[in-house]
Amino acid sequence: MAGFQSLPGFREFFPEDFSRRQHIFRIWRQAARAYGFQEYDAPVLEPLELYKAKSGDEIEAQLFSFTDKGDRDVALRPEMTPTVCRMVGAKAGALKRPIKWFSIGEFYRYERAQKGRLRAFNQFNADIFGEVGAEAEIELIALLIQCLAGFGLTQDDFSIRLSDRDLWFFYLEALAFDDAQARSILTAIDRYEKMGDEAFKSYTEAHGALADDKKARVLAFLKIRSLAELTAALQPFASEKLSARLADWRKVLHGLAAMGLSDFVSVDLGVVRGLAYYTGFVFEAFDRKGDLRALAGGGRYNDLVKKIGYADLPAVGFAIGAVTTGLLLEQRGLTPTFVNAPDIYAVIGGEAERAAAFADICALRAAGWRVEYPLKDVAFGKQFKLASETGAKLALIYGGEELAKGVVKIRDLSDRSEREVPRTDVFATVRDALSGQ
RNA sequence: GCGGCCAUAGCUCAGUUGGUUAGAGCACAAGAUUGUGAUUCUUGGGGUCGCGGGUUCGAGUCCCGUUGGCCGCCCCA
Repeated sequence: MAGFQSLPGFREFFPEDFSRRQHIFRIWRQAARAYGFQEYDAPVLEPLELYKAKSGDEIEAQLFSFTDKGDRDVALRPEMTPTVCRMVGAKAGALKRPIKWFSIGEFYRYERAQKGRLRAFNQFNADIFGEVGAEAEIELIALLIQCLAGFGLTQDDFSIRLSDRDLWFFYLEALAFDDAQARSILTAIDRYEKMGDEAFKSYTEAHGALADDKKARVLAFLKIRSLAELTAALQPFASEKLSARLADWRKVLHGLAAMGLSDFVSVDLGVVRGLAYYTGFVFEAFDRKGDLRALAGGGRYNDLVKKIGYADLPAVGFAIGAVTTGLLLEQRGLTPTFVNAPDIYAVIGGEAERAAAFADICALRAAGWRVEYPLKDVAFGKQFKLASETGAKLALIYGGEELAKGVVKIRDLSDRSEREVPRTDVFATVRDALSGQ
């Protein structure tokens, strides 16, 4: 096994893998455009500070970071959100609101690879800036659903779990947790589904024992699975702010219901998202069978643009990963078959015929048809075999006999019928034969 | 950063208690077949058995290390 290997966790995309990835990108792009989002792109390498400022030092361990030749501390981007905040922030005054942007890019993290996670991975990101209202959540959650349903996935395959960090903070404050304690509780909630009671360990280590009655109320809130339960749980704390928040909830759920998307969405207060920058609604897309990690995640982050030094611009966004999406599609048999067929295969008799064939081949290609021919002289019989193997629809036969008569023989490779047409008619005949399909 | 399993041809794998020149199927290429696609047959290319060291008369096989892969933990954007 001589030579070089790719770096750990980095994937190579051979043509077949690449076409699968392209299929995923195509569906995402199609969905984003249908929803009126504009595509953008940005640098892959960013100043390390951009991420430290946002997420704190502990995130640095996960970053693919290093010092460049100019002594700058840099990091390969682990996510798009800080970058897009900077871009939007820099031109906030000139951009028409709401700002609806999306991108598809490669991201990096420095850690051991495992199922559904690599050091380099592709993500779709969509964000709406400049809209404080829950209408933005409706728009984004609907887009997220389309980004998955576009592959043929249904409500039996995935669901969106909707939660609310704002209500969590409200509730925890009402239970007399201070801000640091509340954040620690949210961390525990994020892990609770996986770890059970063990999840509260870091809380008790930092803030002392958690009283049984408080813990019970936290767990009760975590298990809320409907708007009715949520409303009931918050009943004792009625306030103007709370009723406005619950009105937002109704707006989101009713809006998605009106789009016919209710079956894709469930209320689930057990979701809080790990990232500290989320401020309101948060949501995740999950495989219904539950054996894959989250397909997508997002939420509202109203403070982030300001935090990195720009205007006070509300925002909500999400990201979908290509790796997990690809795994799910494969499990459900929704991976498209790899096709690599030309439209036309030119069978060429020899060097003399090659010149005539080249003229037609080049003209057909210029018109957009995909045309192939043997680069070197190959026996006729072999060429027909090759033509068939490529999956081409038509074979154009440039033999000595045909050219002597001023014609080209056109063979339909699917039904094996043949006819001769004058060379001047080749283009029109091919066009008619192929456009009918 | 930590732990478990694994590594033989492009792919899937076989390889006996350590013993001659490491094999098969698939794939790829050439020919049988100098103007018509199947099937079949023949032939061929392709391996420092992941890499390094050790034990041994002798290592694909046993031991140590290392790199890489898969899976899990941590973390999750």
